[in-house]
Amino acid sequence: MIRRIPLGRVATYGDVAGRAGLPGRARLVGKVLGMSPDVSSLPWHRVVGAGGVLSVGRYSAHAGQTQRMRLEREGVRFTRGGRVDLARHRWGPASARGTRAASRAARA
DNA sequence: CCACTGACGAGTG
DNA sequence: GCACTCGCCAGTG
Repeated sequence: MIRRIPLGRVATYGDVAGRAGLPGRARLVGKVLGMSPDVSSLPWHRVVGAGGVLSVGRYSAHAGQTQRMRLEREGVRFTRGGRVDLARHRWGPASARGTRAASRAARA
């Protein structure tokens, strides 16, 4: 599922779990990522915590910087608090910008 | 079996 | 925003 996240878009741990058919198991996603021996083969930086938080810091302070750097390079916007602007970049229904429906969905 | 631990999430004060 | 609590569940000792 993580490999399917488009460039410039992000998904929360919960989103990934849900799309993988395991709703409510966000923790498992993080756990698997942390244990995966070959994480370099997938866009792990596009996976963020609920609300757009970059929770990778706990795993590795260095990884936290790498994640933000890669996301910014893909054109992802951040809020003042250093969180991803999910309204614009979240992978899903609310990610289709420009339409009224999308704006409404983004607010909801 | 029990206790503890997470790259988590939602709710409350 | 911060500090907690509770729910979650596979893995570990």
